[in-house]
Amino acid sequence: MDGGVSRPARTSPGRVTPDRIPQATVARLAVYLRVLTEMLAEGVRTVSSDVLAAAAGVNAAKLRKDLSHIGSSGVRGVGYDVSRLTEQVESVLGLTRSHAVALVGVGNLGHALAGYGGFAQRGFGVAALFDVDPELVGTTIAGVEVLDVAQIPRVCAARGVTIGMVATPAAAAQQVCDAMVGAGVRSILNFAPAVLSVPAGVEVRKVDLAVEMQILAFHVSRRPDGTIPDATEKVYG
Amino acid sequence: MDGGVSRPARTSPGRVTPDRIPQATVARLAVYLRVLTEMLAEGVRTVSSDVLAAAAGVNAAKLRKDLSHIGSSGVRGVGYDVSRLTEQVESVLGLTRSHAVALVGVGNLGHALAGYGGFAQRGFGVAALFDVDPELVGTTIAGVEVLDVAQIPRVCAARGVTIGMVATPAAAAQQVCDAMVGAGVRSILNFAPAVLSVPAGVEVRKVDLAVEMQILAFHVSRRPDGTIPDATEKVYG
DNA sequence: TGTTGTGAAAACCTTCACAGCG
DNA sequence: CGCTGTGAAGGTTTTCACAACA
Repeated sequence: MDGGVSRPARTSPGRVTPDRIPQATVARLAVYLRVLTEMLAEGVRTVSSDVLAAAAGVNAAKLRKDLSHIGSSGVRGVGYDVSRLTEQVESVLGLTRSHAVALVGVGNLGHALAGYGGFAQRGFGVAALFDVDPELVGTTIAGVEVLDVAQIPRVCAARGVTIGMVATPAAAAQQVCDAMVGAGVRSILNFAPAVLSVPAGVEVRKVDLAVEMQILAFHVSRRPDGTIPDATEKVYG
Repeated sequence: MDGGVSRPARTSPGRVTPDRIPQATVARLAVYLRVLTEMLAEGVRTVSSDVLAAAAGVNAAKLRKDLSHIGSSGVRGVGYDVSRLTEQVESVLGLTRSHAVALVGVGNLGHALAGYGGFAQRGFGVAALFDVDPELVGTTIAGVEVLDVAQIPRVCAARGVTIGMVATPAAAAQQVCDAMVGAGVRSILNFAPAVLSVPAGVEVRKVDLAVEMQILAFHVSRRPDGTIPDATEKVYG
């Protein structure tokens, strides 16, 4: 994608397909962005794929291929302009606009999520909080009032919520999800240990602590002794 | 694998390799386990791959292949014995033993994690809590005393911690990680927005809220209108 | 019959290695 | 010279489709 026309590919005659970006790449772009932001704050102007890849914990060739998908333009023999690349990644991830987030379930975990500072930082404003518990409804968390779940359809639609977070018990998750989808929410982050079924066109991602722990448990039990499978140093995001 | 010897493959002459289980499969086994547990509680005795797959939000063929990796034994024309399969999956995931977990950083998120009930439920006991903040050190959360991070090496080793959770700010994460690895911890769940570098043989998994949100943002911005890319109903874990 | 287990094909992702350019 | 961008190779994961079997 070297210098010429930046977004070549299309698939069907009327619809421009901006060179489909692989799922795996999208997930890593978010990681690169964090590293780039840090570098920018430190005053770094230019970075090579080697250095950026190391900081992000990935292979350099993979990073270059990822960037090639977003039509990046590094300079051979030099590297990437940190500032320019940051903007490109932000643009691709849709972070140039802000996103109104609704969080349902302000119990243990939900409360922590509502108070998490990293949100507003990146243009994700907590636009609404919901719960069923009458004890919690009416209270204020991080400056936002907790509303009754019955208000989900009305409030999500009114406040233009684009991303919903489900932090309810498993039993309530599907119902809450349906309410949000009905209100036009198209992207949901699910913390409840339940499978959500949604109509096509709605994106669900899941964060499941129990699953993560069990994957780690698997690896623990594979190495009862102190065997070291490989001698190279590994880096993880 | 049908009926005969259950774990055939080996690779090197002295070391039995129990038929390497793909990463992707391990992650899904944890999901199947949750569904199986629910079914067991409901008194379901037998389940087909179709039904189990639907409940877990995956393709039936994929589920069968996953189960084939753990040497499962369903009955043709009937399905899987829920109770037996549950035990098999638990065994493969290493959940027959309990795991001592240490959590470092009991701020906003860490506090919520410490109080999260789903832990003990599955044999993950919170064996130790740590923080730097003198205000927090000495307090008790969910029945466990918060200790100073300086105690990490001694206490983790003494209490036989096998899984560590890092819920500190990014700047402290690597240091905390090093301390745990030094104490013999081989599996780490990282909530801090930082890349951890660890010696080979240590497994790190990462949960990053900001990354998840940005992936969703990407999908939001790909669908500014109400286009529905595909007509089939989708199910997500 | 109904359902599993599994080869084979397809899709997807990663890594290598180097031409090409600044 | 150093570094990017990428074709090609290699690996992993998903899906298909059907033989085998209770």
